[in-house]
Amino acid sequence: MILASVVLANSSRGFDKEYSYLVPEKLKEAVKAGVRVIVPFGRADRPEEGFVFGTYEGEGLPGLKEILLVADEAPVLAPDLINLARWMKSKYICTYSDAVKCMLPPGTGVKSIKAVKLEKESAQGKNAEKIINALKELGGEATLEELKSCLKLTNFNALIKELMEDGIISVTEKFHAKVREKTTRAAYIARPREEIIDEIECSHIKRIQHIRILQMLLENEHISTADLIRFSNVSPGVLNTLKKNGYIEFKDIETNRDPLSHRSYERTLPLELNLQQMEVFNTIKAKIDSESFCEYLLHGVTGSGKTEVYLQLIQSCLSKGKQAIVLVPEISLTPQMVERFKGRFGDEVAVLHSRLSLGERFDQWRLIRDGKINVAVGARSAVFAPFSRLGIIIIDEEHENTYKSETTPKYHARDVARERCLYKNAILLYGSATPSVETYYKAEKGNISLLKMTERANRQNMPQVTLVDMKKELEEGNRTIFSRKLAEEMIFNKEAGQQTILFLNRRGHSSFVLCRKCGFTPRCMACSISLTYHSYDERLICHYCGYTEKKPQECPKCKSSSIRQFGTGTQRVEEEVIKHFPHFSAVRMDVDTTTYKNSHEEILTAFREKGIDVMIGTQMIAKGHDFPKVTLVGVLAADSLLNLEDFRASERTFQLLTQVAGRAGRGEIPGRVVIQTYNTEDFCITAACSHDYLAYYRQEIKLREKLGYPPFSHIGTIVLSGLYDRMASSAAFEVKKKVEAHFKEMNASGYVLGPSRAPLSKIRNKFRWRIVIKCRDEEKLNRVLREVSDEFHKSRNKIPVELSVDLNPVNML
DNA sequence: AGCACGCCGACT
DNA sequence: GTCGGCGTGCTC
Repeated sequence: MILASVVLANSSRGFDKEYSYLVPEKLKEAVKAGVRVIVPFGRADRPEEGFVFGTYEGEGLPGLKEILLVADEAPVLAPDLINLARWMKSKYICTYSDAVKCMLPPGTGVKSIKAVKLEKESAQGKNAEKIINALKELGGEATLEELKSCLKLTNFNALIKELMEDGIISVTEKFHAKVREKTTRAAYIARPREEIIDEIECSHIKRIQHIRILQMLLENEHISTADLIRFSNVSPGVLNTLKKNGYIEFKDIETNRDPLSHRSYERTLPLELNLQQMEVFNTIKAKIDSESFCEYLLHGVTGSGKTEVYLQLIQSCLSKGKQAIVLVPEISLTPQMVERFKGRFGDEVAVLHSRLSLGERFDQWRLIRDGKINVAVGARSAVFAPFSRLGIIIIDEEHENTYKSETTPKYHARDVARERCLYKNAILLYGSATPSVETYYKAEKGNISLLKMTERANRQNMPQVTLVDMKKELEEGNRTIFSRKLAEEMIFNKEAGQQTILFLNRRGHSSFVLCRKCGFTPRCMACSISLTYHSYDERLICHYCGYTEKKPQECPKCKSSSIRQFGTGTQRVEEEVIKHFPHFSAVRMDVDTTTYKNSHEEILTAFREKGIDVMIGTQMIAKGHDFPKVTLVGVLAADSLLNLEDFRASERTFQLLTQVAGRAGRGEIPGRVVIQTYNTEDFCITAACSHDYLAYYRQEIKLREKLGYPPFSHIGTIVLSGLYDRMASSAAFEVKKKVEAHFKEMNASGYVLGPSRAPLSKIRNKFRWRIVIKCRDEEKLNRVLREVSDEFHKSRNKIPVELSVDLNPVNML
C-alpha cells in the first residue's frame, strides 16, 4: 500500500504534525512529495489543504483515510525545502505551515466551497426546520458558510449530515485555486478633500496610520492598497476601517508593472580583479568545482570590491549549470547593487523586491522553480527562492539585523541559508566590512573559512576621521549642534564644490516634549512610551502604535506655556542647517520623507545629480551608496545608539560608524569624517575612528566572554503579553517555573532571568512580561523552549495571554 | 482551531 | 423526552 505523509496548511502548534494518508489507486501518479492535496481531517472529515512531505510503501494502519484530491501537477516544494520546513519547525518553534508560507508566493492556497441545495421540503425537528427555512429564503441554494453564518446553531454540521442522509438537501463540493489577481485593488478618497483636511486638523482622527494614508491619498488620485500598506507600514485592517468610516473607497485598476522591468541596463563585462580579489575568488572557485558544502566569511573593508568578486563567483556557478541567491539587507536601499547584477546577468537574474505585485511575485517564483532564471537578488525572504540546482548563497552585509525575521517564524536568514547549503552541497559566503561578533568568532575558531580583503579596490586611502568631544564644545560656549570643526569643514566643502552627508540616528524633530515647569511629558496611553514630536505637521506621535495628537500649546497638567521639545532629530538638523548655513541647499532622507513610491531613488538621484550641498539622514543613508562627490561625513551624535539596553548596542554603534564613514571619499578626492560624541573614550568609537575592526573585535569578544553573552551562550526569550497586567505576569511566573523544571529534568544549566517587564512594557495596550534564558547548549535551550511552548498551547488557553518565543533574538527590545 | 461527545439542568 | 450550554479530548 502506498502511504503519504501530509502536513496541514492551517494548523496550530497543538496538532501540527505529519499525518499518514492512504494514496488511492487513481491518484498514484499524481501524489508526489511537494504537491498540495486536499485531505479529510478531524471527526467531521472536513476537507483541509495539506502538503505531501513524502510517500512511502507501508502497512496501512486501520482507519487511515484517503487523500481526496491533488491540487498541483508539479510539486510546489522541492525536497530541500521540505527538509528545510522540518528543520525550521524544530529550530524556531513554529508550525510546518508557518515555515511553508515563507517558501510560497502569497495567494497560493486552495479553497473548498460547499454548495447546499434544497431537494424536498420535509423535515422533523425544530432546528432542521430552521435550516430549511433559511435555505428557502436564500433561494433554495447557498454555500455552506452563508447558511452557517445566518443561523447560529451549535450542532449545525450534524444536522446537515442528517438532512443529507434523508435526501432533503444535497451538498456538492468544489475546489478553487484562490484567484490570482490580474488587477490590483486601489484606494481613493471618498469624501471632499476639504472635509478630510479639516478632520485631520481638528484631531478628529486619532491614529497616525489613518492620517498618513489619507495624506498619501490626498496627494495621489489613487494608490494600490498593497503600496499603501507597505509604505505607511500599517495592517490591512486599517484600510477597512477607513472604508467603513466612509473616508476611502476601493476600485480595481490594472496591475502596475514591475518598476524595473521596463528599464534597460547597460551590459557590463567582468572587471579585472586585483591581487586580493583574485585570491579570494580562486579559493572559493576551487570549492565550487568540488561541489561540497563550505562556509566562508569574506571580511573586506568598505570599497574593497566585494561585489565584483560576488559577480564573478556567480558567473562561474552559472557556467557549471548551478544557480545563485544573493541576499542584501534591504533591496530598495541598494539600487546600485541591483544595477550591477542586472548589468552583468541581464534576464537571468530576478530581483525580488518588495514592490512586486502578487501576480508578479507569483510569476517570478514560477520562473525560478521551472529553472528559467538562475540568479535571485533579494532581501531576507529570497533565501527561500526555489532553485533546484543551487550552487551558492551570498549574504552581503552579513551583520545586518534585517536578516532576522521579527515575526513568526522568527528565522535568521543566515541560519536558513546554512541549512539549505548544507543539504544542497552548496557554497555559503558571508560578506561584510564589519562582521557580526558571532560570525567572526566562528571564523576565528575555524568553523568558517576566513578570507580577507584589506585594500580598497581603487587604492584610495581610508577616510581621515576626527573625533570631537562635545562636552568640551559646550564648556567652551558652543551651544549649537555643530561643533566648530564640523562647521568649518562643511564650509570648506561647500567652497570646494563638494558634498556633505550629515548622519543622525533619530528621525522626527526632537525625541520628546517636556514641560519645563512641572516636568510633564506626554506619553502614549496604550504603550507607556513618550510621544515623539514631528514638526512637519506639529504632531506628537507614538512610534509603536501610531497614536497621534496635535502638539499641545500649553501643558495639559499645569497649564503653563513652557512646554517644549527636547533632543535632536533629522528634521531639527535640517532646520539648523538652514539657519546656520543659509546659502546651503539641503535634503533629508529618512522614513518620513521616503514614504512614497520610488522616493528613495528620487532623493538619492537628486542629491547626486543636482549638486545639493548637504544630505541629512538616518541609517538609511549608511548603506552602500556611491556618491563620488561626497568628501565629508558628519556624525552628529555617535552615542545616541550606545545607550540602548541591549548587549549588542556597542557592536551596532561600531558597525554603523564604520559604514557611515565609508560613504566619504568614494571618488578621487580623499574623504574626511567628523564624529561628534560625548564618549570619546569608548572603544567602539575609537576603534571605528582608526578603522580597526580587529581592535574592536578583540575587546568586545573579551567582554562577551566575561558576561556570558553570545557567542559564549545562546539566548532565548519568552514574552507573555495580555490586556491584563496581572494575568500576563502570573502566567510569566508560571512559565518561568516550568522552564526551570525542564532544565533540572535534563540536567542542564540554564540561567533564567526574570520575569520582568519587557523593555517595551506595553505595546498596543498589551502588557508584556519577559523571561530571558541564557544557556551554553543551544540544543537544550531549544528543547526547553519547545516543550514550554507546547505545554502552554496544549493547556487550553482560558486566560487571554499570548506566549511568543525567540531563539537568539537580535533585538533585545 | 473546529468539532463531537457527554453530562447536566430547564422547559414542555 | 428534547434542547441548549459548557467542559474535555482528538485530529492520520
